[in-house]
Amino acid sequence: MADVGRLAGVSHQTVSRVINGSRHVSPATRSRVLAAMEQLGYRPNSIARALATGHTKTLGVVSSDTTLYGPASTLFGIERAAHLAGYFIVIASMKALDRGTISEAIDRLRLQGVEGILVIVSDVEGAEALLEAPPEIPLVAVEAGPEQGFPVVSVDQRAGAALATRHLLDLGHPTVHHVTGPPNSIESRLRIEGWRSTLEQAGAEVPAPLIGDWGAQSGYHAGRRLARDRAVSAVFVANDQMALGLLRAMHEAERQIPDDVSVVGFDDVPEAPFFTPPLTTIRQDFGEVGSRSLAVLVRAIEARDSGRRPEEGSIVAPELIIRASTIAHRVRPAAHSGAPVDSRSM
Amino acid sequence: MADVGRLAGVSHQTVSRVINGSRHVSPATRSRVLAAMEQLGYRPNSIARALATGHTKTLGVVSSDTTLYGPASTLFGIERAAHLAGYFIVIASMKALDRGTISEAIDRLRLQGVEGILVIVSDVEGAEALLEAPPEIPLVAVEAGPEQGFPVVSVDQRAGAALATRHLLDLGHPTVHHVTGPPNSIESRLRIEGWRSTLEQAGAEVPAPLIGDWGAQSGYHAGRRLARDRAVSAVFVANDQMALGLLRAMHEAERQIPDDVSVVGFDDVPEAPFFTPPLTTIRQDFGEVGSRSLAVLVRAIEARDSGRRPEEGSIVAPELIIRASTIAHRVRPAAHSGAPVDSRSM
DNA sequence: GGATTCGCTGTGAGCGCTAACATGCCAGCG
DNA sequence: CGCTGGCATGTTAGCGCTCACAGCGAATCC
Repeated sequence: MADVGRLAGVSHQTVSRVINGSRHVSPATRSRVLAAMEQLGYRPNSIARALATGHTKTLGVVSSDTTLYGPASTLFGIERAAHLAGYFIVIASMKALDRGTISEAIDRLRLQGVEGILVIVSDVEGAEALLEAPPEIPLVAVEAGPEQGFPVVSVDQRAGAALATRHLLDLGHPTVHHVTGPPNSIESRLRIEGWRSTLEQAGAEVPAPLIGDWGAQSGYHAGRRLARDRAVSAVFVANDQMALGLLRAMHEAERQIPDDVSVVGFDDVPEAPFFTPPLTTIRQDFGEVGSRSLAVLVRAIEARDSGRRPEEGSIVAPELIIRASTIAHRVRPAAHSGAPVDSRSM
Repeated sequence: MADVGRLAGVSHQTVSRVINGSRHVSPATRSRVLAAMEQLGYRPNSIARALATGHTKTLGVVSSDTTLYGPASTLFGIERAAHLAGYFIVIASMKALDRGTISEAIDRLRLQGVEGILVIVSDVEGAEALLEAPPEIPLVAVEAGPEQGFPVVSVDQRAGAALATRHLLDLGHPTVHHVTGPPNSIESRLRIEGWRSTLEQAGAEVPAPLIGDWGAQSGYHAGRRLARDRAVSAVFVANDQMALGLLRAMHEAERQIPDDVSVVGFDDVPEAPFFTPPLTTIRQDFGEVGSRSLAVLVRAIEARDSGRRPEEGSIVAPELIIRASTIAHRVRPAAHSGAPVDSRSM
C-alpha cells in the first residue's frame, strides 16, 4: 500500500481512501492511484483491514447434516444471499446437534471473528442452547428455533401440515394417519401439531402417529405397519424420503397408491414428481428461507451497531403440490369382483 | 492480552507463549497466566494473530450446486476433516461453474485470506480454468478435474462405469444402453468412456447414448425413448436421480423392472434402496473424497511452506451395490402366453 | 482584505498479536 | 573463577490497514 502511494505520488492514506471510495479524493489522484494499483498488482489485505476496523464481513453458519436436502438447499440460499450482501460464509457443521456441540460451534465461530451466526437448528435441545448463547453476537435460527424471544426464519410447519391433512380430508378420507420425524425435531413436532389440530377441528379421529427419523428406511417400516391395516386410506408422511420408503412398502404389500391409500409428503424434493406414483407433497422454499434469514441477520448486525432493538424473525408460507399419490376416498367394494350378493349400499 | 499479563505479573509476550504452547514457560507462570485469562474472560483474537503470522487457518471451497447429493456430501466430509485438522472452511458457491465464475470465486477467496482452495469442479471448462489459476495458492480439484498436471481427488469414474456395465454384461445382457449426464460434465464423460470401453472389450454393440442432465426429468425422457424399443434389456444410467426418472417412465410404459429391463444407477443416494424396485447402483464414497481432498490440500500447503514439491491427487475406488433392479437376461418368449406355433429357439 | 469554510491530502497512532532479539539467571565446565 | 550455554522472561518492532486529527491552499463571505 505504501508502494502504491509512492508510485502514485501520494500517501498511503490516500490510497486507502481510494480503496474505500471516499469522495474526498480528486478524480485525477484517484485515477493515478488506480493505475499504480493496477501496475503493481496490488491487492488489499482483508485481514489487516479487519483488524483495524473490527469488521470481518464474515458470517458463520452452524449446521448438522448438510447432506439432507433441506439444510443443503438452505445453506446454498444463504451463501448466495451473503455473496450479494458482501459477506463471506464460514461453516461449522457437526454430527450431532445437541446442546453442547451447538454452543461449542458458536464459540469456534466467534473466535474466528464472525460478525453474526445463522444456526440451522432442528433439535429441541439445540434450540434451548440458543437461548443461553452469549448475547454479544447476533444470532438467527434458521428452519426452526425457540418459540419465543429469538429471531427465527422458517417455513410455517403447522400450516404445511394442516395443508396436507386438509387436502386429504377434503378428498373424503375419514381420517389421516401420520408418520412423524424424529421425536426431538422441532419441525417434526410442529408438523404433528398441525396435523392433529386439523383432524380435531374436522372432528376426525386422531390415530396414533408412527415415529420415523426422516430416513427412507423408517418410512418403509411405517409403511409395512400401515399396509396391514385395511382401514388406513390416507397417510401424511413428515418428509418425502420417508414417503418414498412408505410407497415402497405399500407396493410390496400390494396396496395400490393412490387407489387404496393416498399419501402426502413434505419438502417437495426435486425427485418427488418421479416417485411411483408422483408424490403429492408440501413444498418448502428453502432458498427463500436461506436468503431471508441472511437478511434478518444482516439487519440485526446493523441494528446492534447502531444501538437499535433486535430484529424479528420471518415466516415463509408452504405450498401444497398435488400430484398422483392422492385421490378421492372411495368406499371399498365388499367383494373383489362380480356382483355383490346383497346390495347394501354404503 | 496486556491486561492478562498485568494481572499475572508477566509481559504480554509470555501470555502469547502460553497461548501458543511454547515450552519455554515455567509451569508456575503458565498456570498463573491461565488463571488470569480465565478470570478476565480473555479470548485470543484470531484476526490479529493471522495478521502477525500470515496464517489464517482458513480454507476455501468453491462449489456450484451444493443442493445435489454428491457435492453436499463432499462438502460435509471436507468440513468435518477440516475441523479435525484445525482449519475453517469458507464457501463460495455459485450458479454456473464456468470459466469466469470459477476464477472470480478463487479470487474472492484469496482476497479473503484463505491458505488453500478446494474446487468441487465438474465442468470441462471449469477444469481448464484451474490450470490457469494463479500458482501462488495451493489448489486441489475435488470430484473431478484436469486430466494432468493438477492434484485431483475423486472417485474412479471410469472404473465405476465399467463395474456397472460389466455387471449387466455378466448377467447375460447382449448390450447395455446408457443415459449420460450433461455433455460438459467431466464425470459424465468419464462414465461414458468406462461404459464404452467395457462394451468394446466385450465385443458388444455400442448403442448411441441418450443425453441427460442429472435431473430426474431427463431420466424420465430417456426412459420413455428406451421403453419403446423392445430390444433394450439393460440400461446404465449415469446417476440415481435420472435412474429414478427412468424407472418411472418404464413403469408407465408397463415395462417391468428388472424382468423386462435391468437398470443400474450411479451414486447410491440414501433413497436408492427404496426405489421401485430397489436400485442396483455404484456407490461413491463422497465423505472419503472430501476428507482425502482436505488432507491433500493441507499437505500441499505444508509442502509449499517448506518448499517441497506439490502433492499428487488421490483416487477413491467405487463399489457396486447390487439390489433388485438388475436380473439375468432372459430371451423373451415369442408370444405372450401359450405354446409358440413354431419353436425356433434363439 | 482578513476570517471562514470547504475540499483534498498527509501524519501519527494503534488494532492485537507474534517474531526476533536482548536480558538476566543459574548450572556446569575446565 | 570466569566462561559457556540453556532456560525463562522482557523489549522492540512490525504485520497492513484505518481512524482521528492536522494542514494547506482556494473559494467564499461580510
